[in-house]
Amino acid sequence: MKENTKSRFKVITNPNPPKRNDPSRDVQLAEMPLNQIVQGDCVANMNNLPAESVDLIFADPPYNLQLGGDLSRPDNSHVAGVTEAWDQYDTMDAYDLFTQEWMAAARRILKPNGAIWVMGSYHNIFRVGTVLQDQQFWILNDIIWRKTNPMPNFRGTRFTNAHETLIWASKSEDAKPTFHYDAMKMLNEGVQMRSDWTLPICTGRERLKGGDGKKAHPTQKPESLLHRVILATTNPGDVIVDPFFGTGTTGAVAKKLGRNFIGFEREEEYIIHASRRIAKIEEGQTVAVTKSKRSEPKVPFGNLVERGLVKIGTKVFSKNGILSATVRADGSLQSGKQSGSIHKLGALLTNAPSCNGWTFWHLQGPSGLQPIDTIRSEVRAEMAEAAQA
Amino acid sequence: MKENTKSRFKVITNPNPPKRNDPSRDVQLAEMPLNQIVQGDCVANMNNLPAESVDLIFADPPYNLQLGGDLSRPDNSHVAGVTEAWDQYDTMDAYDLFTQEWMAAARRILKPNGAIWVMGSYHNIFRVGTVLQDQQFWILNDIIWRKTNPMPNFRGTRFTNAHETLIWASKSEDAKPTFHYDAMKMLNEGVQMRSDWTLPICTGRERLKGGDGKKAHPTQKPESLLHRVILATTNPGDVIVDPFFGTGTTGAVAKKLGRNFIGFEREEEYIIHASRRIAKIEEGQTVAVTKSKRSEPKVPFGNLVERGLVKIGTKVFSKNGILSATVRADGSLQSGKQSGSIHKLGALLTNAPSCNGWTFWHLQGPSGLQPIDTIRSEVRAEMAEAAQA
DNA sequence: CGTTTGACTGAATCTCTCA
DNA sequence: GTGAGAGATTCAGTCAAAC
Repeated sequence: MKENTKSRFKVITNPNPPKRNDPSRDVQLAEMPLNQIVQGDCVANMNNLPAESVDLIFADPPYNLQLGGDLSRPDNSHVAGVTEAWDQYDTMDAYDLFTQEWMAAARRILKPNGAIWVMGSYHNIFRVGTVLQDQQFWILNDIIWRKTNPMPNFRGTRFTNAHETLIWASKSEDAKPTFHYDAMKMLNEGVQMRSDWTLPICTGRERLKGGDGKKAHPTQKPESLLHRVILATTNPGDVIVDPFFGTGTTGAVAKKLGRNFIGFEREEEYIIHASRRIAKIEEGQTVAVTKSKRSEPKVPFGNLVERGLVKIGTKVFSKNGILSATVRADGSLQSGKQSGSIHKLGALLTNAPSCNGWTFWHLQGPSGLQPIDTIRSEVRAEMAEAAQA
Repeated sequence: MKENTKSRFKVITNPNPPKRNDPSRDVQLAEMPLNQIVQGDCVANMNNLPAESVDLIFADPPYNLQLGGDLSRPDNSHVAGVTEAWDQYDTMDAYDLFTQEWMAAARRILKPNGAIWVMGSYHNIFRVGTVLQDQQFWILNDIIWRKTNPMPNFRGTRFTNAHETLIWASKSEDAKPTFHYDAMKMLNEGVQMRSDWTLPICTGRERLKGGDGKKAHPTQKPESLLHRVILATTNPGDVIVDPFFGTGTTGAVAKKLGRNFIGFEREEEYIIHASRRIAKIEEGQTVAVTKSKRSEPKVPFGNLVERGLVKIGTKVFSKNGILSATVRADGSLQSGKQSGSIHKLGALLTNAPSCNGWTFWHLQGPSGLQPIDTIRSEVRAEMAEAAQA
């Protein structure tokens, strides 16, 4: 166990060195224990991080309330009532307080366009969701992890508890959180990803075992779950904080996908497992995913005209060939007395509020009508080639 | 419209006479508007019922959606959102207060061993769950209604909101709520019923329409959902109260299954629809259980990547080994500058109109190349096994 | 009469940039 | 901050009309 004495953090392990994708942030990042597991209370440790420095929080908080020491304030003062015999109401109160405190700390370190994931079961997820909303987080989706192989209900008194819930939220209503819609669509064989995810629980070789052959952590999450979370809502090089690191599934997947992580964990036993696990992983190189059209460089229609790819005076048609217009020198279209951009004229002629001219208008090709968007694709491909050279 | 002047309730309709399975309770039941729809606020009306007189509450309260501006589909058609006044709350505090009030009224009329169901979406369900717990209800399960045919996310900004949540709770931790475990197991082809229910939304002939052909109620629930709830958690002759009766799905299914209902509803228009609907039903009539064509999720190639069964960066080959591609994190393949799904890239590279990527692409195994489909088969077999366990 | 095609619809917190 | 304009975006299903 090496200790980083220069830092405010009690760093137990640093399985792999920091990665930086934005040199201008080096000063701030240098203060952060990137790709390290820090032992101790997550609230105190999050309070040691710079404000607005983190891209994503992934939290799988405990909800079995034999917490005892888990319930302490940032200043390590004891939360009243914890050691007393609780009735149900007091327990919930204490849990709410615990939730409010770690979530406020998480909120402070989150960038304005950052996002948070919190998972739980019906025991705690309603408290979690309520506190999120009360702290002005903006819920983007609730996600159902549908377990393919849940533990059956042995006593036949309930429905098989076959799922857990994750909440994905941004820091505010008008924030712009990262979401790789097209990568998710690709992951789901071409149809948009739904809010219910069918994935197996963590078993077999993936499940970490202690020396006694028993599971190292009672609630180790499957890497497939984190894969989807991290791929969908972060970019390579992003910083992901996991306040309840456990045996490090978040860190393992972050490393595989080329993201930075910071893990906070109280139990040394878990940290030992996690650091060993993460050290073994080879860092991912090929982490490219399907890009969205929005992320591609903008190519105005006029650009195609300038380049001579579409000649002035060419006729363009709607898909069924009924509507037509003429291309003008400035990249606008004219149809009778009406004219405008490819989008505006399309909307005008179809009496629609808006229209994507790229897919609306077609050129007469050798094999029938083809959307003008295909020409744009060629230009974009050319541009990408030129950028590489 | 006939009014029952003897009663404290302003009864708009009594589609069918009361049913009594326990003569000793006749006095109390006589005070209750059994199998009637009562117009007015549900809190005031519940307060008129005797304490501990009801076996089940089923509540589908307003969700407090807080919709923004207009939304249109990619084809520019307009999406009819829920803009009704009954779903408007000024603040979250106002919604919480509303929830506390109706739930306290519901709690009072519930028998000690009675149970409550409340449904909602991520907009309100966390508030609902928190209030339930705060009022000492004991959550038995949270149930996910997984919609086979949800409305897509038209702007590509989120995961498809493809489910709603129901909470099933008893009045106290030590209560003994009704649960027909074996009936549920039977309904699920001999396997324990899980906490996620895959059912279609209410469309087609089941969906009530107004004179203008438009939907009579913006959020009518499918009978199949209520069928499962009522069958699982009530006995014939039980009294079911629905405080937000709407167009009466609860009443319709209750009548079909030989249970008594009491419905509270403010909007006269909905009451007219509901009473007409329920009057038409003959008791014992079977519930419209619509089967969807594909209820079980597919196993996309991306799922194998998430689960680590195919590693990111792995090379896949055509059968003869001439063509190759690299697996990306989102389950797409890349070959040089070209990328796409297993099917699309196969078609692209062979210049074919289409291609079955599952049989086209192969992995290098110990005994030569094997199609990626063999891995999928293993996963499917695993899932089938888990479903039977 | 059977089949195909196209229009329509569902509890939705549904864009981004630049002037 | 606000408005205008460019530009991106949908799945499963029902039903009626057309073929």
